[in-house]
Amino acid sequence: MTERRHKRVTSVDIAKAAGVSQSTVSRALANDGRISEVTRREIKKIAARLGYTPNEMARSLQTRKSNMVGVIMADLQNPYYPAVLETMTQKIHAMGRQLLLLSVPAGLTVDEMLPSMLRYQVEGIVITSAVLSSRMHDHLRNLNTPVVLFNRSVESFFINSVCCENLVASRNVADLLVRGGSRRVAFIGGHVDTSTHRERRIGLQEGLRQHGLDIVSEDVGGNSYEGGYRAALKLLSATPRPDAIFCIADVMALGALDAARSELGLSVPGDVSIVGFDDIPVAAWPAYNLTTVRQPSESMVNKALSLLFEPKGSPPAAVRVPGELIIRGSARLG
Amino acid sequence: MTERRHKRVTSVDIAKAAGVSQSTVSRALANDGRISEVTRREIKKIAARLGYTPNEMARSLQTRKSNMVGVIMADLQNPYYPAVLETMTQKIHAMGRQLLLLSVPAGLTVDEMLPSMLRYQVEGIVITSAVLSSRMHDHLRNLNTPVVLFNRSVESFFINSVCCENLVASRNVADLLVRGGSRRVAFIGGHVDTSTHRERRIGLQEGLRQHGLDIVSEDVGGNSYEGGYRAALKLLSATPRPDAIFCIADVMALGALDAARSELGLSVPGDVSIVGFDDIPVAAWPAYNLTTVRQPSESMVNKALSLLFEPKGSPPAAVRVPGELIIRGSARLG
DNA sequence: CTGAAAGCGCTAACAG
DNA sequence: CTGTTAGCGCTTTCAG
Repeated sequence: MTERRHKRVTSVDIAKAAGVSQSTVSRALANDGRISEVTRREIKKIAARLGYTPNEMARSLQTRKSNMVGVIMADLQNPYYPAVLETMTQKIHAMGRQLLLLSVPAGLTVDEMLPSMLRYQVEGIVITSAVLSSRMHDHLRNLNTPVVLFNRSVESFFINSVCCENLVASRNVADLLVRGGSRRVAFIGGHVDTSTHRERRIGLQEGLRQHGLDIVSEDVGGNSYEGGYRAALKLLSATPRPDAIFCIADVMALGALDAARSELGLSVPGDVSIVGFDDIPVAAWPAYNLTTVRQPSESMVNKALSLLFEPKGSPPAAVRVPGELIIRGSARLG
Repeated sequence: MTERRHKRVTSVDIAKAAGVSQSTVSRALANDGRISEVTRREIKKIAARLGYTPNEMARSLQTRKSNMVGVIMADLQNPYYPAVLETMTQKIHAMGRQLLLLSVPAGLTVDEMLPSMLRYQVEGIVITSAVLSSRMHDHLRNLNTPVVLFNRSVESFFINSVCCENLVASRNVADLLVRGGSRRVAFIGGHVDTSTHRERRIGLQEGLRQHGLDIVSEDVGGNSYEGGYRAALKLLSATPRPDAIFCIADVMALGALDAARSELGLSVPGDVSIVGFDDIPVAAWPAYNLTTVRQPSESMVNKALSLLFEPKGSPPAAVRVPGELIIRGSARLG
């Protein structure tokens, strides 16, 4: 055993073992230019032999750069987000950074979670499915910590965000539905105070109005399966019954689909067309075969991270990526 | 605006503003006992006014305690894990700690990911669905960093782990199947070199042997929907056809179910019973209504975290939590 | 090319 | 109860 127990080996230990100064060790390991190849190699060898692990805390303290990025997820239970999180961790790791994760428990707000991250000097923060008070936003500006909102946009003040082209995509859904023969289109939203809810609702409405129609009834399902199920049950019990439902999240659409089929004995899309949003994996499975709008999570993550690490002083951007209509079997076609 | 831009406020700034020494500030903020209530209150007020955020890097460097725990997830795409991760983040946050997340990309091993976490002086590491080389394990012992394996066990050396009672649970599945009239039971595993695969396979086999039966055919599905689908297709094409399939992960069972129903036109459970493991949310949805074994993720997370923070020197433990058979509609009953 | 020395922001003795 | 001092382990001038 070459390592001593309970005492981590530091650059000083290496310096001693190599008979050089500690700063030389630091330079050698940092691949600093002005150092002889021999010394460097020797030092690296010793470091490896001693099982040296650089202390990033010390490094960060000195360089004022933690190399950590904070990620706050409000809705990990929504099957759309695991994939987002997975690509985030991998990209962040590939950039040589670490990811500090926080998930917002029901009843708490992002504002309350943020300070604990800030203590760790994160270099940037991405917030998914949630927003920030403008007070907190100001605070972050002072700290010079960039933020980007993922899947939420805010109009009241300038802040980075990356979202799907919700308006366009939802208008396309309206077109699809109407072309498929639907005339009584209902809407199941998530939470009324979110931008995704508002934008997708407006998009649908605008699209319908182009055809002289409007949303006939609506409800919210809180972006959960159960919520979608309940909302669909309610909307589909009305007379006359809607002949289509647009849900702003696949997971709600699946709930709606099950409510229609299993509980009400309706045929989908025969009696009612159902369209979702996200294109989560389950949507493609034959038991559901859900027509939906795909949100390109990978490219959204890429945009989000590059926004985060843009040169300081860049003006905040509201990036929009197009959503792709994925035609499957849950909506009638023209 | 009370805060200066681009320069974070430190305890020294507060000390100056309050006309006390920096260590007094430190004590006041740490709620150290021997300090007058007046000073403390005054200092806290100033800290709040200046928008002070303690620098955890500096703190950690001094105390040699980072308050961060590392979590390595190998299989975030498996719908069982998001819930696990969510409860982990929340518990860890509730303990006043932070969670450093790493996900293992295909082709990489945990061994390769670990060093980057270690630099951050994590206090402990939870590894889900993956194992550790014994070399790495030794290294962690030297660093005195506790590890716990979540959903994987290892027999070759002593290490903390928390798993489901795989053997018992799988034996119960065998009983259920046989009582339901099945005689030709097939098995779909994940990866042959994992403990969950082996244990659940043996459990099933033992259970069947009690009834004078054995596993009639088997395949692996890599713990993915597509893998389960393909494996089921293959197994169900044999003559004579299996009359039951036990899948070691719900997500594969759902694939198997769709393969049986949608592609082969079989009735489940009429022609073939299908049982999964995990009890992910989708399993309960009417379109699948999957009979399965519930892994109690919350209590598993609790055990894992308490194992991690057990007093130093406690002997490693292999915690087993019971799995609960959830009877739904995808397996025939006696 | 290498060493000495300062210091990042904090905690923790040690004095008083 | 409070101030002084000495580091934690590293990077980074500044000399040489």
